[in-house]
Amino acid sequence: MTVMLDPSSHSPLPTTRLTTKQKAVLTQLEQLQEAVSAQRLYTELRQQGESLGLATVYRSLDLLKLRGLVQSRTTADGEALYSPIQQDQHYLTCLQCGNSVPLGFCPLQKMENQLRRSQAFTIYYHTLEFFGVCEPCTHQAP
Amino acid sequence: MTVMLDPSSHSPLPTTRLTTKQKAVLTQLEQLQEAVSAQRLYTELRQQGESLGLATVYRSLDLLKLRGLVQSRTTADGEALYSPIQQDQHYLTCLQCGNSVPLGFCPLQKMENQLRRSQAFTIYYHTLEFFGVCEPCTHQAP
DNA sequence: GGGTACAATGAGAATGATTATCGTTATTTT
DNA sequence: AAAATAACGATAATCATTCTCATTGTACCC
Repeated sequence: MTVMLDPSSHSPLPTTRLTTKQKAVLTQLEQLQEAVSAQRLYTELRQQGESLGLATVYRSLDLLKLRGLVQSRTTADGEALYSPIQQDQHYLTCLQCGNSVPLGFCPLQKMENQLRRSQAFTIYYHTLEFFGVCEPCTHQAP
Repeated sequence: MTVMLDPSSHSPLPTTRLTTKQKAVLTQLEQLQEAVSAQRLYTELRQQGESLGLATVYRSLDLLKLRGLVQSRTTADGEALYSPIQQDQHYLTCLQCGNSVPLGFCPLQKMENQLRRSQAFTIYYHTLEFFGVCEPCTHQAP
């Protein structure tokens, strides 16, 4: 999967160099308020009349991740959920029922900048997820 | 980051109640220094003469997670890696080459306790992972 | 304008980790 | 010890993701 990085800098590229289909994937993702799977993106884009294949959706998402425009997290059953990168959204996930509730804030906001400087590694984004048991589930036998 | 729940409440059971095979899975996991896949655990246990099936490894890991004894993170290619819960180990993962290097510390150590109190959710553990481009990869055209 | 090189795409096959099934074997309860 | 229940193993099924490869699109050069 090709990359096409801007040789002049080490930072994510502008969206300008994206193909039509890649842009379609990105804008669809931006319109949704929640993180979604590749499969669902595919279905929705088709319903809207876009003509593209499932492989292209995956390829586009990989590319967009590489460019730092999209991030993903993985659900308990191994499905990757994608979202535009700007939303610094984290979750509390119940090990028992599997539900995730979003955390209203990011406990790492300040720290990431320090980290950026201290590591020889260009950080694009992070994922953070808390696991445990949610309130309803604590009241019922496992 | 551990949990050690009060046995009088609706909490995970002590390791005492684990079956032989479940214990085998747990102790094998504790002996390894790195996070490993279920498949690898299975292979290694068989090599050591343990007689158990792959399905049992998965079932045991699920159970151990539910009890707060084991945690997992998911690699970029969708494989779950398991580790005993006490090690608060996070990673810097390169989007380009896929390599992960462990971060030497946890930026959340202090915060998690505050969080515990502020949420109606029993936190067992968290996963934190940074994504970006590693030093070597920034120097080569993709 | 035509040609060449290479990137992007689609359809479907292949992969591979995880789950489900189901008959069997332990383990607990009575 | 029988009955009830939980754990187990082997293997089939599932399903998200990746691979293959033939085709199409695009950029660049002559």
